[in-house]
Amino acid sequence: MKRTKIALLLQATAPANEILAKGWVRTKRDAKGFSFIELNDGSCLSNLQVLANENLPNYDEVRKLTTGSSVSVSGRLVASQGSGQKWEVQATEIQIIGLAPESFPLQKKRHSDEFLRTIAHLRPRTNKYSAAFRIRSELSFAIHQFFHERGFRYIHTPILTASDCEGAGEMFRVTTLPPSGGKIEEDFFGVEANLTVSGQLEGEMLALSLGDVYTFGPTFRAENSNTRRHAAEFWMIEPEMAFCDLQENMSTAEDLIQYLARHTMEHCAEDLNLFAKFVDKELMARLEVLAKAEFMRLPYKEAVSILEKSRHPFEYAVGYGLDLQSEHERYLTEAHFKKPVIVFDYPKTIKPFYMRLNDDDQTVAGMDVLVAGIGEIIGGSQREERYDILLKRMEQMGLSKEKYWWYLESRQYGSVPHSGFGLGFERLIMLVTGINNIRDVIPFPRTPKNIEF
RNA sequence: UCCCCGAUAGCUCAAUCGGCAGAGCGGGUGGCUGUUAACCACUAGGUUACAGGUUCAAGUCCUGUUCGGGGAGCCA
Repeated sequence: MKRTKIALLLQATAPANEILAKGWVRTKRDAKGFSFIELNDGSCLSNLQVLANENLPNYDEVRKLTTGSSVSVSGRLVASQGSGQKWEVQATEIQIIGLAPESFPLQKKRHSDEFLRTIAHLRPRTNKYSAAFRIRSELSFAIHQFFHERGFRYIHTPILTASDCEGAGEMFRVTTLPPSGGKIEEDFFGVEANLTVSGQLEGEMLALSLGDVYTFGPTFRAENSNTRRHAAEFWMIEPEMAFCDLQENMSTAEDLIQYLARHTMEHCAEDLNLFAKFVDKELMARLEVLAKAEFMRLPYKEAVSILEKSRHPFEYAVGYGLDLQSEHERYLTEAHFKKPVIVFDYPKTIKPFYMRLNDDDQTVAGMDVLVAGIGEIIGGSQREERYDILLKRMEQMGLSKEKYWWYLESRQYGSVPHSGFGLGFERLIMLVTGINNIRDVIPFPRTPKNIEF
């Protein structure tokens, strides 16, 4: 007999005489002559209540079942007499697949996130983490759906690379040389190679041929960042669009985030409800704002002006030409506008070489999308498509034009205005679940000094 | 990397002025005809992160180390 997933069983519209369910025991409650087993198979948040009666041939064994054990249950799906659930299974046979000893660390009580991180191999068996990872899966799908509906092509840019996307942070070296060292000429590629910090430069090449493209893949940053918003390995969505200016770029970013917020509310209601109840009381209100409210767009100059006029006692100075600090971003999105804010047209001195120079010769067409609680969730720009200006900017910033020859060449053969951005996938999941630490939205997080699992 | 805070039973925490190491949950045993973080009784469980120091006496005070958390920077 084929097993039915618990998500499906719980949606039943009529009783069933014979069903087969398999899963892990979340908890067991014993009474005289029978036991209740809460069975979970990860297909949904809810457990299936299994009634095990003493007339089961192996009831003695069933009675000894522990939290975490895996079982196979055959029986009848019937309306539950109890009040907590619509359906339950009256077991006719229970096979114990794997008995968990009493050392199984997950208990039927709340554990701290810090403790669960030390057992990352088992934490997906908890309600909160299984819900987070189901939402992660659903959002991955929704991202592909969003772009597919709009005629974007999904492309794969290299993980191993010799170029560094200027300004994107420290890189992990990739080498086959022994730890004791050796000559770079003898290394696998014969030149210094690294893990990618962004697929943008390669993505631009595909946009300048396929039109609208996006990548969705892992990204690596060797920054020694110890914060709840940074990981050394994370997933990033990077659309790149030909014949697209900064305003259209911002619209795509806004559409994408709103689409994903709505998709989560529509398709992950049960899991979302757990976060709204236990993790972040304001989650649903925030998602409503996110899904509906038009994002506030304002030039960097105006953002600075608002901050200067606010008379808010900031710890760091506010002024034209200075980068916005976390506290400034938080003020704009959490206190002043109370919705997502897109800041654009930054001074060229604080942004990388590839951002398009504006007519004022002082600012570049870059933009950051800022959201409450997380800060920067998207960073993007219209790219500099004019060969002479791009070359000049690279020279000013001390970049080798030999190394970027292919990037420059794309501006010599039919160059067109184009734009793109990077969306941090883990930060997105933090945004829609209310989980406040990036280590808890990716199954096996990599952060400084943490790569055990 | 910098600043602040923390580490006590398997987990979550308590321990007053430096004076006998505690509770709940979880585990084990027994009980209970429908439970819902079930309930009731009994029970086992400790190198107080590690290494030094001060003291008659250190979980508690001091120094160092390790690990963890929050904030900052870098960014997504």
